[in-house]
Amino acid sequence: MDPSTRTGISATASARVVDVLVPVALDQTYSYRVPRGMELEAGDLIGVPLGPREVLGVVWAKNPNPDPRLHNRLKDVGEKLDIPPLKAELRAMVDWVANYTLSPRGMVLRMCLRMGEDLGPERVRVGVRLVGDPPRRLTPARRRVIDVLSDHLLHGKSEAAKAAGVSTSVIDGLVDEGTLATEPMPPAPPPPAPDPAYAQPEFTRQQRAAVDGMRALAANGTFHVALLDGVTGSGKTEVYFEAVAETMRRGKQSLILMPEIALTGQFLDRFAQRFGVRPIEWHSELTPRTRARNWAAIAAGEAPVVVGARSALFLPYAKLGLIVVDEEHDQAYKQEDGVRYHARDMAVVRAHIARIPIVLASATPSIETEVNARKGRYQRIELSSRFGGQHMPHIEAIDLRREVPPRGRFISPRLAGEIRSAIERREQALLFLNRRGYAPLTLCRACGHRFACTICDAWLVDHRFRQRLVCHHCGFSMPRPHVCPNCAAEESLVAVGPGVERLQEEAAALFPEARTMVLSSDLITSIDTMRSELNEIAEGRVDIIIGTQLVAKGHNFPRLNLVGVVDADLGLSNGDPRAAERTWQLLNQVIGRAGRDQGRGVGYLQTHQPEHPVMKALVACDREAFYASEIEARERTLYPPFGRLASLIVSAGDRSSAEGFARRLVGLAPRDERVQVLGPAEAPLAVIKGRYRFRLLVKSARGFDLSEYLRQWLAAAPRPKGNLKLEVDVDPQSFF
DNA sequence: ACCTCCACGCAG
DNA sequence: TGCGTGGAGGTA
Repeated sequence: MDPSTRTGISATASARVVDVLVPVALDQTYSYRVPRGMELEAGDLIGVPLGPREVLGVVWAKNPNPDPRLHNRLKDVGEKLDIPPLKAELRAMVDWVANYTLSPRGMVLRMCLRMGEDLGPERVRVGVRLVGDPPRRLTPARRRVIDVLSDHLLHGKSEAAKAAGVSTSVIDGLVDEGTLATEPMPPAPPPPAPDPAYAQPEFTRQQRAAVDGMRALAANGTFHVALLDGVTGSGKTEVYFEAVAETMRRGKQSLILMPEIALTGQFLDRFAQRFGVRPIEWHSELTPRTRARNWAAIAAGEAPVVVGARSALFLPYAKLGLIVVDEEHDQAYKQEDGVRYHARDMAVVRAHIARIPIVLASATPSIETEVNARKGRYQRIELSSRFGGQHMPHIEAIDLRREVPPRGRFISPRLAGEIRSAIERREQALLFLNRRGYAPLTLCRACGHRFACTICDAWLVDHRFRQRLVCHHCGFSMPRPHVCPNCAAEESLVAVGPGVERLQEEAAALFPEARTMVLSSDLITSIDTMRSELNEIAEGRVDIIIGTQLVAKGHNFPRLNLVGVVDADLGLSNGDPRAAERTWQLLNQVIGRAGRDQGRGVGYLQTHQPEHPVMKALVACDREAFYASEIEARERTLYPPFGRLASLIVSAGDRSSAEGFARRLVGLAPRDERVQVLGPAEAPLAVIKGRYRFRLLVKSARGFDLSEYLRQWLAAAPRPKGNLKLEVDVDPQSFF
C-alpha cells in the first residue's frame, strides 16, 4: 500500500470530525476537523472557515466515519463560541421545516441565528460624577450640568446631558477641567421578571371554564393543541394569559406569536397589567443591540415570556413550555419569501417536537383549524359571549344597487346619515376600505390613457399625500403628472375608484367639523408612530377613523360604535380559493372593533351582492352557516384541508422562456394518481418587476407527502438557468 | 490596455 | 447566501 494513503488513514482514525450546518443557502452539512483540546457536542456554536470567509456554524452531528474522499480537504473548526448550544429540539425543527418547505437547511438555521451583529460583551456605558471644583469659566450650560450632578452620585453621561439640556460635549469639557470624572457605569440590572401573581383578574363564569382549560393544558405540559375560540371582546387575551402564568410557575418559557402589526403598546400594557412588567419583544424593528440582548436572554432561559412576530418561532428557547398563536387565522403568519413557511403550522410542529402545549386563539378560526377542532384533533375552548355582558355588534347590509352614493362618491346616503348621528352622539366612527392611496387607477378623460407600471402588470395607484403615482408591486413611483403623456391634454386626468385618502376627502367634505385620521400602512413609518396614532384615537382625539386592514387587528377603540365597510365585496372578486374565508375573517374583525367598551356597536356593509353567503352570514351573525358552507365547498373541491396544495412559480425576463420551462416541468412531473398538476397558467399578476410569471398548481390527496413528491420531481428536472427562477411554495396562502 | 457588469459555480 | 472568477462588452 502506498505510504501516503496509510498516513491518510491513520490521520482520520485519530482526527475527530464533526458535521456542521452553516447559515447559508446550503442543504448539506460540511465536515470539519476538531482541533486537539476542543470538546464539541451536537448543537454547539462554532466558527468555521467557509471558502474565503469565516462563518458561524452549528455542530449538527459528530461524524465517526468521515467521507474518505474528503481527507485532504477537511479544514479545522476555528473557535467554540461561549453561547448555549442549540437544543436537539430546535435542530430537529430546522430539519423538519427545511424538508417540508424544500428550503436549504442552512437558510432555516439562519432564522434561528438572527441575533444581530454581535453577541459581544455589552458596551460599557460611561458615567460622570462631580468630583472637583467648578471650572474657572462657568457658563450657564456648565452651571446646569453641575446642578444636575450636585448629589455627587454617578449619572449616565448621556442622561445627565439630557437632564441639563446640553450636548455631551459640555460634559466632556467639564471632565477636561477636572470638575467631573468619568467612571464606567455598573451594568443595568436585568429587568424584573413578570410575576404570575401580580394581578388576579376577575373572570366571568364562562371565562372561568376557559381559564380552567388553559391552566390544565399548561399544567399538563405535554403536546396538546387547543383552539381558544372567542369572539372579539370576549377576553381571549386575559384567558390565555392564565396559561402563560401557569407556564411561568412551572419555570418554563412562553412564546406568544402575533401578526407583526398587532404588536401594539396596548397589548404590551395589558400584559404589564397582568404580570407587572412588559414582556420581551421580538420583531423586525428591534435595534441590533436589543435584538442581541433579547436573543441571549431567550437562549439563556432568562426571558420567561417572549411576544413576537412569526420569526420568534425559530429562537433558541432554553426551556420552552408553551406557545400561543394569537389571531391564528391571520395570513401575515405566512412568510412569502425566502423560506416560505406558515408560522401557525410550524408552531404546531415545534410544539409537537418539543412536546409542549399550544394554544391557537382566534375569533374567526381558519378553516384548517376549525376542521381540526370539529374532528377532535384540537380541543375547542370556547368564549362565546362578550365580556361584561356587552352585545355583539348589530350588522346590516347596504345594497349599493339601491342606495347609490352620489357620482364620484363612495359613501351611501344611508351610511353618511349614520355617521352623522354617531358624531352627534360624540362617538367615533370607522370607515373601512382595504385600499391604500387616493385612487387605484388614473386615466385620461381625453384619450383614455391609463397609467400602468412599466415593469409590472398593474395600474399605478394615486397617492395624493405623497403626490406620486405608485406601483404597489415593485415600489416604482413617479410624480403625479398634470398633462397626459399620451395625448398631451391638460387637466384631463381623473381618479377612478376610491382609496382611503380619497375617502378621507369625502368624509371631510361631508362632515367638515369632524376630525379625521387615516390609518394605512404606507402612512406609518414605524411601530412607534403607529402606537402613538392609536393612542390619539383611544384618547378620543379623532372622530372618524379611515383605515385599511391595519385597523382590523387587536386595537381597542373605546368610543367606537359604528363601523362602515365601504366596499365589502373588494376581497371576493379575485379567483383566490380563500377569498370567502378572508373576507369573512376581515369583515368580522373590523366590525368587531365596534362597541367594545360601551354601548352597542353597529356595522354597515356596503355591498353589491347582499345575497352572497359571506354577507348573509355576517348580517345574520351566523358563524355556523359560514363554516358549514365553506367547509362543504372545500371538501367538495378537495381544497385544503381536504387536499393539499403546492404552487410552483416560474419566472423569467421574457415570457416565452418562463412559459417554456413551466411546460417542460409539467412534462417531467412523476405520474401518481394521487397528484394532479394544473397549469401552467399565467400567474394572476403576470408580470412583476419586469419578470413574466407562470404558475403550476400541484394538488394532492390529504396525507400525501407532497414535499417528497416535489423533491423527486425537481431533482430529475433541469436546474433553472440564466434568469429563469423557480419558486416552490408548499401550502400556498396567496395566489398572486 | 483597462474597467465594469453579471452569470456562474462553489463552499468541507 | 456571499464571494471569486472569467467572459462580454464598453471605454481610453
